[in-house]
Amino acid sequence: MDQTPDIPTRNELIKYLSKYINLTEEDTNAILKDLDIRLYKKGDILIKEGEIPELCYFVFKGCVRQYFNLDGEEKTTEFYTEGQPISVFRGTNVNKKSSFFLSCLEDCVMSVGPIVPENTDIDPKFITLCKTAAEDELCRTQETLAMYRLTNPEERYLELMKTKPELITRVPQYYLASYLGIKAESLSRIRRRLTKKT
Amino acid sequence: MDQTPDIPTRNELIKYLSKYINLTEEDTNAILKDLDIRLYKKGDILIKEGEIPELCYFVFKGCVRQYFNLDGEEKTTEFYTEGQPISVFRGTNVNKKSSFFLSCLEDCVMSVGPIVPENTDIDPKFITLCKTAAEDELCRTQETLAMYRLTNPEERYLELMKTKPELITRVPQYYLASYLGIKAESLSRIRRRLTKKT
DNA sequence: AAAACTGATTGACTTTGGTTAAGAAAGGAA
DNA sequence: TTCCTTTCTTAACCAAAGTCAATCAGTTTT
Repeated sequence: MDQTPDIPTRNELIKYLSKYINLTEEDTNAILKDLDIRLYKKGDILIKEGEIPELCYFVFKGCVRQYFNLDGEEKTTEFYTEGQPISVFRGTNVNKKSSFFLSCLEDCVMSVGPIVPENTDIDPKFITLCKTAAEDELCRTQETLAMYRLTNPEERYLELMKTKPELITRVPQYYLASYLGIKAESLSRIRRRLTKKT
Repeated sequence: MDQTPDIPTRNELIKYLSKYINLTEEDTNAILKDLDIRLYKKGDILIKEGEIPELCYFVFKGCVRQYFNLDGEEKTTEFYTEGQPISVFRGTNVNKKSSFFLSCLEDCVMSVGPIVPENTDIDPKFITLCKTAAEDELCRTQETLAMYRLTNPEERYLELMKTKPELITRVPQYYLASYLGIKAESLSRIRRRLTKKT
């Protein structure tokens, strides 16, 4: 969890932010100056089920896994990799506790920031950025959910091969399986079926 | 599509907005004064796949179905009912076209507003409202997606009975089926299985 | 009333996924 | 290297979902 002054890494965040808002030279410098970059070890846990989230993250390097503990079984529901923000929102009417775990699947480099509190005096430009980023993320999540309702596990695996092929080799298959909504044995069978088809 | 001055109906919108922001008396009056409330007929289509969304909606009365047309088959992915906003976001890096249809399952009363354009001079209070609402919606959608990865169709049907029981009687079952990620015949069997269990 | 249409159910059969249990393969640690 | 742990694969069996086709019930149309 040391502080590192890695310039090319930091530019990734600027690139991400630039998708959502026009940044002046000063903006960029201000952001980079105050950036809190931390190193995490494989296995480090960022938050546990039931804890109240205080931080949000941006992944520069590594992979973070989001999961639930259901009847003693870990159910993986998301992976966050390079260039992705981890938005640990506090739902407005929901209780403020996290409903899942976040843990590092690999050694990670991430920037860490406080969750923006309501009713604080913040640069309106930053609020607009958050609004756009949240809408963008919402749009993407809605489409993923729709895709889920429309496809079977095999189709979802093929989709994953197309959109995030690196995950397949990077992540243990039994984590991937619950991410695809199936058991590890079924994923193994799907993989065999597919190799036979070619 | 007439204009209607239905006061109790309008208060629903205020109630929704109040979840996200403190509204003064003036705010409330300003919002209610300019409200564009329209009536839609059963079967009316709000937007088609490929069209560029210009409006967003808030449902006062009725039910709107969101669906895709996949290989000639309609796949239902969402229902919007009383008190729900229909946020037709334009993803930032995605193309601006809608990827789905929206059509009225019943006669509907909705308020209609333009999608907020970027870089316009807008009350910062309103931006904050949008940010919070989007984050809240995102939080909810992420949890729905996680639930989807974790459960089988029967469990999802039971969950639906708990959370939105009115949908089950209100909506044709073959629409419900694809919403649950299965075929109409399978939903019918699940229902039979469940009645036998009791 | 008869015909047409829409939506739900059922049956027979196939395919796929869950379960349980046993091994095989790969990667680290001693 | 050997041992051990982690991860992946396979098999056998069962339950559930998909497919195709027929039927039924309830509406609406003519």
